[in-house]
Amino acid sequence: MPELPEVETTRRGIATIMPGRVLRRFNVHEARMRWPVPEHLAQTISGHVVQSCERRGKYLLINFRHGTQIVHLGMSGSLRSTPLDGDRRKHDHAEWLFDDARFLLHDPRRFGAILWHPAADGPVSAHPLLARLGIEPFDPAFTGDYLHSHLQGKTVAIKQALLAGNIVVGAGNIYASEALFRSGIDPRTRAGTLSRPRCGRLAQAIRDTLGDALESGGSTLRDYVNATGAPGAYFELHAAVYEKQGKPCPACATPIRRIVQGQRATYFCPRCQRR
DNA sequence: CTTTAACCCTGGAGGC
DNA sequence: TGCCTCCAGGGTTAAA
Repeated sequence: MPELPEVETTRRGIATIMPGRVLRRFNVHEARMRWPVPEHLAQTISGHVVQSCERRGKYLLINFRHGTQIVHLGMSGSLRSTPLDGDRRKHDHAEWLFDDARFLLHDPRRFGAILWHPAADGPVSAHPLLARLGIEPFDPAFTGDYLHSHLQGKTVAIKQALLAGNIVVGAGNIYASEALFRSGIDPRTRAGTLSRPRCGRLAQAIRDTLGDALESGGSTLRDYVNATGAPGAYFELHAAVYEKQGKPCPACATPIRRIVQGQRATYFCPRCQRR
């Protein structure tokens, strides 16, 4: 599933092509996504020049002078360049056509979204989906102090506090488990009880976990731009604990445990990770 | 405000 | 081989 590293790699991929080019045609082949794709979006943006491609959390932002296209990949989505004359496959729901490039949004489960925010409505950061997002994990302001102060008073488990996305974005279900393992924190720990030093280690672990994944995605970026066939789905995951229940902890060989928190699977080492 | 659960959807896995 | 059931998961939304 696309987590922040995959989304950022996707952003870098489209950012090498789209900005400065005229979007000759935007086609919607299946409007039933997380929310319906706006009916008039195709005519709203077809023929307009892409200004830039940004990212906020896991949202891709394709900027035009008159507004921003907000794209989310959900949990099964991908947005890739494809040959101009290639066939559309099942679940290719939208396509961006340029003179010399073509991009397809492929999303079997349709948890993704394509929305439009007119520039007249103000900055896209004020959009309801973006307004309450937490800090970016690679923002220098994301420190142990920041994390510590924003967790104060919270009784929810730290794993769920990370997933909520209103404190820090980008740590999805996979990387939340991995970052908590790296920092030696039991995922069930009440968020507000974490000490300042442990918050520092956790913030660093989140950056490292996401950074490592992003780095391993760098090699797929080249494939992305020239994609002629079907590139590998998502990044190869080098997980220490995710989906490793029963397997030995890489650090101490204690069997990894799987629990459910907020209807999501959590994996952790009961020996290395403490409350 | 906080917490919990339902929901959107399809492919894959497992049972029979 | 086929049919049925169950489950995963990001993230919004409604309900408690």
